Amino acid sequence: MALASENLTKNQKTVLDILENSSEPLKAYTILFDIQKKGIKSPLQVYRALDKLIEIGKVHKIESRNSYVACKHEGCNAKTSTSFLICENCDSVTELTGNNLFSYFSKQAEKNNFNYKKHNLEIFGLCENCKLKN
Amino acid sequence: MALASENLTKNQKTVLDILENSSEPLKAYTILFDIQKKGIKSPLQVYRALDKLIEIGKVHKIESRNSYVACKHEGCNAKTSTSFLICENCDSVTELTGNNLFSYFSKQAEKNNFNYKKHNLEIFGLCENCKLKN
DNA sequence: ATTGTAATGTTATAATATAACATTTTAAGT
DNA sequence: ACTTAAAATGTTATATTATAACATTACAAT
Repeated sequence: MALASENLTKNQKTVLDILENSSEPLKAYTILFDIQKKGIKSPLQVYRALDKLIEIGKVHKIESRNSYVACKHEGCNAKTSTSFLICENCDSVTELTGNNLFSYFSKQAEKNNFNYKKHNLEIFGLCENCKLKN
Repeated sequence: MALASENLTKNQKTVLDILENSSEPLKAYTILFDIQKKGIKSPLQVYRALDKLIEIGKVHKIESRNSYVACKHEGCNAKTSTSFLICENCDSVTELTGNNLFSYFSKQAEKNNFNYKKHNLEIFGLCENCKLKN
């Protein structure tokens, strides 16, 4: 069985490629404008590729910004839960990994008799680079 | 000095009122349709009221759902950072409080040389009621 | 009273995302 | 190889969410 990333279709590869080569998250219509020369003509083609890439964990959505970012972790298992550090100055994004977040949130949820399934965490502030400059 | 909530204008009060009487988060256009009889005719009037209510901490936005929820905590200081438990079955929302989240996230950020400013956390799962039913 | 800030009302439009449907490609079993 | 069912595609239209621009009004602080 091949890796999911090897089974990508043309549109999916095109969208993933532009996300992987971006230093910050991209919006769907930014992606669309950037790849129209590659045969993608409608928003739906972009959204469908994004949906699939999100489903297999190669791309995550930054909800608060309606943006999409390629996952840099090999075999990322954050297909549902995601945790990000988002720089308010340069818009760069770092993904937090590790299961301690999962167990921490499970406990927080339990306190409220809530059954944890998944989460989305967005931490805003200044990244290392921008901290030094400002 | 009066409470911020006592200084609300007519539109702001109208929007806050409908949110406070809802058992789940509402979307901006749902609010608009529900209060057109009260003199609010355009989306912008709703969004402006929401912006102000969010600014003073009476309302929070659920980013992943483009919805808005009234804050139930007196003098809520979550003007910027928010943490929610969101039931995937009934869409009810519970806001997490307490500063332990803040300190926990600060530490997580520090590990990545990131300067924490604020956060948005959305935990999805089943609330107590729905847990029992399913 | 004056005056500056905030809020309002209104029209138009931008930005984000999905519906519907006909067609083509792909992968898996036989 | 052929069949076939699932997935992906292409295309047009439209739904949903949010803001721009600008003229006017309310109102609190000097």
